[in-house]
Amino acid sequence: MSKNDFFDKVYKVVRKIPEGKVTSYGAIASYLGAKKSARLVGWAMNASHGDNSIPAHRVVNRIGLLTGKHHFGGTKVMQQLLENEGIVIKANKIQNLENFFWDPRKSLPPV
DNA sequence: CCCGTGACTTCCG
DNA sequence: ACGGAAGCCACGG
Repeated sequence: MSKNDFFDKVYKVVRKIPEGKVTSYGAIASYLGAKKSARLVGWAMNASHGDNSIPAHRVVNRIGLLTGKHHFGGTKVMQQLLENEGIVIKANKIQNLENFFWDPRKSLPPV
C-alpha cells in the first residue's frame, strides 16, 4: 500500500458521492482507516483540482462549511453547484446538513 | 535538509 | 461552553 493509494481511494469515494449529497473530509478519512488524516483528504482534493470527474464541491468540512470554495476557481462556483443539486446553502454553510450528509462508511462496503 | 503551510478534526485547559 | 493547541501527511521554498 503506497501513499498514492490513499489519494486514489479518496478520489474513488468522492466520485461515488450521490448527486445532491455531501460528505466531510473526516468521514472519508475515517472510511479509509485514517480519520486523523482529514487534511490529507483536503490535500488530495487539491491535487485532483484538474479532474472534472471528481465532484469536489460535494466535500465540505464536518459542519458543512464550504471551506474549499476559494480553490474552486470562483468564489460562488461551489455554492452554485451545490444549490443546483438541491442543497440549501446560507453564509457558505449547508443548511440541514444531516439531511444531505452522505457517510461512506454507511453507504459503501467496508475496505 | 529543515521549516512553514494547508480544502481538517479532536482533545485539553 | 469556548478558545487554544496538538496531531496527521505531503509538498514547496
